[in-house]
Amino acid sequence: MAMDDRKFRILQAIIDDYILTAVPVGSRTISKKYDMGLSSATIRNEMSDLEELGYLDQPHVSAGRIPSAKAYRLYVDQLLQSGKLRSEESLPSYFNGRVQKMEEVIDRAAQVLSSLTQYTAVVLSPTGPRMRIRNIQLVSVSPESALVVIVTDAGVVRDSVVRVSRQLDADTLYTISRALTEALSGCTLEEACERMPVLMGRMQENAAILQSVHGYISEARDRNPHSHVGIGGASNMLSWPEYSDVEKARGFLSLLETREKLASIVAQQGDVSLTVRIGPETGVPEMSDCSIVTATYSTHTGRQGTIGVIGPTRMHYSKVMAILQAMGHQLTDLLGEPGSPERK
Amino acid sequence: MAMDDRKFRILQAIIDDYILTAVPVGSRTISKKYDMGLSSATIRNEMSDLEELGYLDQPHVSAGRIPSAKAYRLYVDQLLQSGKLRSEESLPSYFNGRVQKMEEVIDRAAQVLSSLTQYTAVVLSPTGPRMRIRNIQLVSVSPESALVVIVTDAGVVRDSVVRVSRQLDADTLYTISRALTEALSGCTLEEACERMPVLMGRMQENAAILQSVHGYISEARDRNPHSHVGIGGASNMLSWPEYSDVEKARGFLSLLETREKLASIVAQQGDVSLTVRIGPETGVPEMSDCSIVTATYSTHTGRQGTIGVIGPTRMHYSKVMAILQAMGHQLTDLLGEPGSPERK
DNA sequence: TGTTAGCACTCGACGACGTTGAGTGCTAAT
DNA sequence: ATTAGCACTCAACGTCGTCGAGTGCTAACA
Repeated sequence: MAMDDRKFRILQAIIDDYILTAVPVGSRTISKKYDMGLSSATIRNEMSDLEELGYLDQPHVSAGRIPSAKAYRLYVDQLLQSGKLRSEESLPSYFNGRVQKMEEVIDRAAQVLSSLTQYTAVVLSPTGPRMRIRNIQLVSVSPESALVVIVTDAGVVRDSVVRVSRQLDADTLYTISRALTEALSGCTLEEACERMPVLMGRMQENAAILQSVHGYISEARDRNPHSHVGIGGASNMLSWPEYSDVEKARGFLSLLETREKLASIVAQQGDVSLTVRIGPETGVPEMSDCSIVTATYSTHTGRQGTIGVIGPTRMHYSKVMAILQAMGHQLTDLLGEPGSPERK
Repeated sequence: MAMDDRKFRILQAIIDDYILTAVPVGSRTISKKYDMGLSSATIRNEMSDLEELGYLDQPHVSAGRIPSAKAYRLYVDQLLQSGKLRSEESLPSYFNGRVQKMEEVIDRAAQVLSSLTQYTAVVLSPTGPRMRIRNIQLVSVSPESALVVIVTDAGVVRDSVVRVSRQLDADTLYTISRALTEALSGCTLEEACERMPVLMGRMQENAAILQSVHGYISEARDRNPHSHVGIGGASNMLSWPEYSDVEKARGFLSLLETREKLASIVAQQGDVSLTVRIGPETGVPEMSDCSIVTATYSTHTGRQGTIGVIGPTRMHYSKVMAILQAMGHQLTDLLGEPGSPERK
């Protein structure tokens, strides 16, 4: 027995209905609501076959059937192939013209995504190998303290206060800044770390402060690559019938709180522009009944970021996929050309 | 009929028990568990009086009693006066020696607070009038774009990419940066906004880019004063029996998501170092069965921040208050003297 | 006068039980 | 190959009686 076209159509109807209602769907529902010209008995036989093939599960003997992860996978693959997504549900622009701070863009994107989809959205800041130092500034803040600002082509990666000895006045700090910038501009963070000892030897009178700067650079280098993780619509998950049980919801919510872990889960592997991971495919046991849909966007410096939506496996895939794709493009347009959000 | 000492002791016992169990407490419980040398009948009479006085509520005729907001208020005021908190539950230091980025400190503080209290913690970044510009930098990122970095004594308030015309090479940008810094250093953001037009007149050849800078400064000025809001333990709230009803939890959670609103609710009014707002006192209808306990910390620039814990009115006040106070001090120690977290 | 024992009463929580209805699998007829 | 029919299963739901924690009231007591 194999998967024929009719079985597939029935499966599709079951999935559609289940996505809509979250209630196990029975043979009568299919034969009536989706007029396939078949009686419930026939559907019943087919459903029995589909169950044997692993596409359907039955919570109880006398309940309807529920699509399995395998069924969703088939469904999504079909969606991806059929090219229906190309319709590109054109979104209005959600970013007011002005260029904003990266973090604000990310938070806003997460917020928009969650409100469009009614699921939980996660947006990861762009990451990539090409982060090079542009400028290092020591700024006097008070007689005894200064601010270290390390700027890369991806923005400010570090700003921290250090204590300085009194003889370092504004001018001296400025001189040091210039020397640092000159020596390190264009370096990656790794290279900068390696060169620092040389610099420290050359400017021994300021070794203390260079030491601090060195520390900050190496910290920035070691830091989790996703400097910012935007989350939107965490509360949406409590509306899913799947999480009417508070204990389950708790597990999910606390996962959202550990942002590094979350980022590593959501982070896109491979370079596909649209990825769907269903249930067990997420690789996270706690999320075996969730799906993650992700898309990518890229910035003018060639770095890539990820936007994602997390929902129950019973997710409105086609809608979510279309929205993510559109949003990915919108972000790429926004960040791709600095200062000109409305391109073309 | 007035509040006498015995009534107060009974009330205290009821509150203690209710905080612990979240179950309406009856007269027998008090007379047995808390040996007051009184029979349940006597307690019953007293409880009836306490109810009449408005300190107790009765969910059902045949259930025990629950402390009212008024009761908690009395309880907390007594705690505050009795000076028991002075014991100062000395916390271990939760911040590893190194000076960290302000945002990291805030997030970590929220995380620590929530895990110590098992409630939800909110930490607001310091705010205050004394934010003065220290430095403005234009950093070349690519031939066509530059990064604007605005530094104040409170750290970087803005870093955004702007598009520049090609003739603005690194040196020119540098010259502009110097001029800007010279002209605006020491100004508040308001003052800077006012002076910009003059500068633009003086440097007409670079009016475009100055225009952008002007925009960013005024944006930073208008921005919500709490640039960063750290939240910890949001998932903890799902463990409170009060929120076993998912719908209620949803309301709370979505409140946590709108950080500006949250900040304005938590933000401390007045200059008391420890504040407790109980139920209706929070001023937020959605939080009529929550309490907010806040403390303050301050930085070396004299700016004040707020740390807070949100929990059910049935909160373990004494513990939470002691922890907040200790954490407030720890943060002040950490941020009070730049570069020397371990002072004394 | 304050305290306590006793008692009738209330009412939510809980388990037992029967009913209902959606859904299934199987069989026999078309 | 499809479908009508039928027996069967089982979660959901409402009803009902029991249980027990808790109350208020009264009368006795120190």
